[in-house]
Amino acid sequence: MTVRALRHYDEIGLLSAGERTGSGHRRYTEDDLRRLYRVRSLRSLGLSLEEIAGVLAEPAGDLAAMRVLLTAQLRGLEARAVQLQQLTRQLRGLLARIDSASMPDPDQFMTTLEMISVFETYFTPEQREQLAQRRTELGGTAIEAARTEWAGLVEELLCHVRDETPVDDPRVRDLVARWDTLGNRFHVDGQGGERTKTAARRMWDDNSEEIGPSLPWPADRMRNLLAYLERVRQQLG
Amino acid sequence: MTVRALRHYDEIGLLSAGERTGSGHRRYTEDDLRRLYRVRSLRSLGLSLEEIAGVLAEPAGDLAAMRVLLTAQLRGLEARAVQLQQLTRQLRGLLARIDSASMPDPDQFMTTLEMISVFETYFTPEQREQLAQRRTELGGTAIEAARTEWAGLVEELLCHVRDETPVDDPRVRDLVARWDTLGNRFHVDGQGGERTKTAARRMWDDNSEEIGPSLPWPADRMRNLLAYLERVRQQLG
DNA sequence: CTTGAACCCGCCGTAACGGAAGGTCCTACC
DNA sequence: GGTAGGACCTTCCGTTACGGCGGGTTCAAG
Repeated sequence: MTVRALRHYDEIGLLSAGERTGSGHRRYTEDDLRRLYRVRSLRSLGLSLEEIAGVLAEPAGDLAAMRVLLTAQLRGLEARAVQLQQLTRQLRGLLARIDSASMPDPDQFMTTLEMISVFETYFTPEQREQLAQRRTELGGTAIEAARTEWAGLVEELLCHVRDETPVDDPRVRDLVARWDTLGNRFHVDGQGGERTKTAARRMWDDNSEEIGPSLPWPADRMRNLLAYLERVRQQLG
Repeated sequence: MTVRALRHYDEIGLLSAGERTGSGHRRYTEDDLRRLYRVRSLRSLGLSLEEIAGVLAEPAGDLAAMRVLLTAQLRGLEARAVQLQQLTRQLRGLLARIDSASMPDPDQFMTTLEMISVFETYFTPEQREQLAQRRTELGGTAIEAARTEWAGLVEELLCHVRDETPVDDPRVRDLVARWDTLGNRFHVDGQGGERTKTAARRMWDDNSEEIGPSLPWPADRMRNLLAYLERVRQQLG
């Protein structure tokens, strides 16, 4: 407890010293001290100063109001615990990939980072949950291998996009076949009554329908890549 | 992603639009978009914008620096997970006590809140960890009963302090005996080479040695209570 | 009587943006 | 070709729970 915090509580009217000495120094009474104890304990439970002021303003000890607040607080904590677990899982996976010899290439790792962002943007939390469940089913090593393969495929395909490799080139056909094989393992349900889509297909749709009009640039890189994929698929029939 | 966030990244120099139109509108290039994806994914991993600027400033993809950052992040998450669990336990305990019929009295609940604050102030985290371990050993219901009894004892004793009940009164002797019996179940080790102390004894010492001089008021309520306890104990011999 | 510590007040800063005010620009429609 | 409505621009203020600094006053001990 710092004296600065006491001054802050005074400023916002949460806890003012009951008396002042002749020279202006704050003199806290016993009641102030008890109020301070309550404030501190409620803060240690994670309530905001505003919420604390609310419950302490009630006529001496409204347990009903307190119960509502603490219940909400508990729910919030549980939600954060879930997020925290997911984050921990993700961090562990990334670190394992950095440490393993399978990811010595910084560029590939950066591509992975970009894909993480794309995933979080274009999939709903439910779909990501579904994907997470699929991941646990497939096992850690399998999914890590798939991720690495995917990042590699993205890099290779982008080279072909840049070089304008014709879509009937056997190398490209092979790459796209591997892309689809990989993607088919990660079907997710679309929103509402939509048909099941692969990850790539859903990214493509959302890319053209949502990102396109709302920002002045088209998401060129991904758009080009996915359009290229489409053309190759049409060639494949 | 809001346009406001993009402007913020521009302001702090994390991500500026590569070009501007003649009228001053920001035009983001493909490279800007890739950088944005990296920024977003690193932020979703919990890194601060400053840290992100740091790793992205390195010559294209320094995996070693990234590894250090992500490892630190993981450690932080694990620490927060522990705190979060403790908080959840505490909140559940309090809510159970509000809901149970054993705590219908708002005043007693407020006293409990004050005691929480005192505990967190006067015990080191290690000691509180020790107490938590003791709690798990004793089981949930036993410890809840003890807490309720303790809050009741505090209230009753404070009445006697206020009324200046003589220390050889049988009612007071009985209360203090119960206090000590309760307290003896919660011995904690003192700091450094100190002898083992009971919770009450340690509170008393810290109360007079630390709180007293640093604040203009003595912690009257607790001091009076504990001094009274001491006097009764001396009477008991 | 001095001196060092503790207090007073007021102001600025934090992280990562959100929001409003007031003005410019772009595009679609009539 | 004018206009309407949306999207964009800059600048400034606000958020949480305090921390820190500067300049001035007060207090208790030696």
